[in-house]
Amino acid sequence: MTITINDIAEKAGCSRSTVSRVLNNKGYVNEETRKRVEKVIKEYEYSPSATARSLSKKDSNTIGVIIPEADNDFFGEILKGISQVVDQNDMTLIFCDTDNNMGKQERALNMLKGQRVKGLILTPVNDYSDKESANRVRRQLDNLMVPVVILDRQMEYSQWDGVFFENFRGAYAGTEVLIKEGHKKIGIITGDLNLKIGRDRYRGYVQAMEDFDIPIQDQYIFEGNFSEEKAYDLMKECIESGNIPEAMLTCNNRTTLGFIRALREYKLNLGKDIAAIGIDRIKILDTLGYNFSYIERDTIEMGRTAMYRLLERFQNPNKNREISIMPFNIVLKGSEKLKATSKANNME
Amino acid sequence: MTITINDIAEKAGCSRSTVSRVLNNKGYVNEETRKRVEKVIKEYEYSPSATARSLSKKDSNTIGVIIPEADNDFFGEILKGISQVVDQNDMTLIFCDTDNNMGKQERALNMLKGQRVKGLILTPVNDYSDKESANRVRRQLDNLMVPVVILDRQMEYSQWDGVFFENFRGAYAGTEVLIKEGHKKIGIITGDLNLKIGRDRYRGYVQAMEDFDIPIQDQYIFEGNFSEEKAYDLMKECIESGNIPEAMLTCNNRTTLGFIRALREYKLNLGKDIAAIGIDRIKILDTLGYNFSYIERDTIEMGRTAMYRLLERFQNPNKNREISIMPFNIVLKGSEKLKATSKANNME
DNA sequence: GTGAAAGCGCTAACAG
DNA sequence: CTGTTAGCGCTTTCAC
Repeated sequence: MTITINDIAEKAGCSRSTVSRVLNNKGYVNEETRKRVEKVIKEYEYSPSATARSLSKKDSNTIGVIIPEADNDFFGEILKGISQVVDQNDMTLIFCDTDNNMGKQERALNMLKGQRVKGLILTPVNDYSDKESANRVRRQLDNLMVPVVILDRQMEYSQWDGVFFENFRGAYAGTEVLIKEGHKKIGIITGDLNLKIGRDRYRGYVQAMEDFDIPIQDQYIFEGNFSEEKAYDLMKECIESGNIPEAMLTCNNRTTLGFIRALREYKLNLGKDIAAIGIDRIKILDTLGYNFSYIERDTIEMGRTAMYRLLERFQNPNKNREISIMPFNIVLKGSEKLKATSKANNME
Repeated sequence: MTITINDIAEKAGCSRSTVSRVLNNKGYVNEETRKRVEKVIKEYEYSPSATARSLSKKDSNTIGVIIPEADNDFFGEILKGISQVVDQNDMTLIFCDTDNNMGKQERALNMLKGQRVKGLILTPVNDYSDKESANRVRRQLDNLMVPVVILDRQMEYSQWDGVFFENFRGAYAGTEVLIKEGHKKIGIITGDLNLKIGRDRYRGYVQAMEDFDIPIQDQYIFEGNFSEEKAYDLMKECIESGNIPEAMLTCNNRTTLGFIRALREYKLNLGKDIAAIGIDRIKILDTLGYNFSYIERDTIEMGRTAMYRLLERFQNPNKNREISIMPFNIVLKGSEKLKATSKANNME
């Protein structure tokens, strides 16, 4: 049905080896025959089967990408970045969304193994219900026998290249901003402390507080899990207790949203009733002109970087393990002096 | 290097046909041999090459997805929906982001042809710089020789199945809400009128106005292009002119954002100084408790539906062309009586 | 310069 | 029930 290399060879009056040569621009081939073959190829709109080609070359040109939630701005941008570089390098991207579900992640890995991908970019799920599964994932990755780049969420005890955010320093910097603004009662809504990324951010906060000799008050440590819902519940509780901190650090975009939702529900004014700084940019807040200060990273670039790491690894399989740490940027939406974290907000 | 079906056959002391039979659970195979083979497979963590399998079966189990912007909530959710169904059906998803660029789209189509995908879900780019390209795309799609489902952005003169939004009726309904609220001076920031989707929404507005005998005033027709920037510019201009309508219909999520940004910049209060309703939900506005009324669709379901259409087409290649129109839902954030579109907003 | 032949890993008749 | 054989569409020696 579909047209094959043999068809082209026949029409062009040569062998398929010759067609293959012009296709791959490799080996000697007479200028005239080349023209002839090329003409036939164009005429029939022939496009060689990547499948057959991979099989024959034992090399696939395909990379797998596993992310936990495509419907999250953050990962949408990551995906865009990866996709750009994949495209530039004439590769193919197989996409999997795990929904943060360990079972789906295992299936995805299995599928990608079957597809014989050439490399993998993975943001592991954060499902810790099953103690065994972390090891099982590690084994699956080994079993893949191809380079892997871990993205955003650190996997412990792994030998893979990785691209991460400066979690510790980012959180430290955010906390420092609040401190320098003169606050003492500084709280934090943490991420999931089962995740290294969550712990690192928390440690950044702790370290900053210690470095500036500000006592940490347990009542202002709110242990969240990176979800909006949890952050909302925690903040609500905090507000109802009547004992709210002067300032708050929120540990990711979802957390920030839950935090703001609670404030709004209780008619508290961000920047007046409570100061705050968050990790992650929330583009729409800027668009709306809502003054919320944050620690941002270039997410699309993060995706690109992951892909670059993979390409380098293809080039040089034996090079040392490489961890890329994406820099952060402090965006203050406060007073002119950049001292206040968030000036009073009036939506409308 | 990687382990093949032959290795398994050898270890299990049988022929590769037998292994193939147990792999595919097809044909007769002795219970004992089956056990033996399965054991070896598990032991070596063997996973058959999808590549070789496709080549042999002349059938790929892979579908291609081309979307214009992964870093847009809307398409993130679409992708999630598609991915869910792909996963449920043990298929593989090849992802391409065109950046709304015609050249990239052509390359993507080419690549997918080479990959011999079994089907394609496409949201065409909206780049109209080149008159020829629309035809070229149509030819490329034909040339693919596999089922295609067009998603969200209608392609004219195409024979493919499609999944779209009720553009006309959605816009009509939104306009109707504004009319029934008692407004006469009702404006619209349209989408790109080069796109059918843009024209349909505009027509919905016009029709509603006519049906209710409200004169349409040219000064209140703002021709946008679905981008936030353009909507912002238009609204800004409108405000500066000093002649703003009583109510406004904004034709997609980006447009709504530009519109709101302009209002905020000029300290106009949505719901008080101007009423409005938009097309597309903007999740974060709800999260933040910002009262903006809108016409919504279930985006994840839209993605799923596209995939269902494809699966049905695989089942029955000759069935009639099918267009799925996703229903809409009116979400009013106004008075208790659901009359007002947006009550006065105070962000904080 | 070019073709013949072998092989990539798997499936699918077809014998036995 | 199982093995043999012949491909699937392409690349890659290796002669000529």
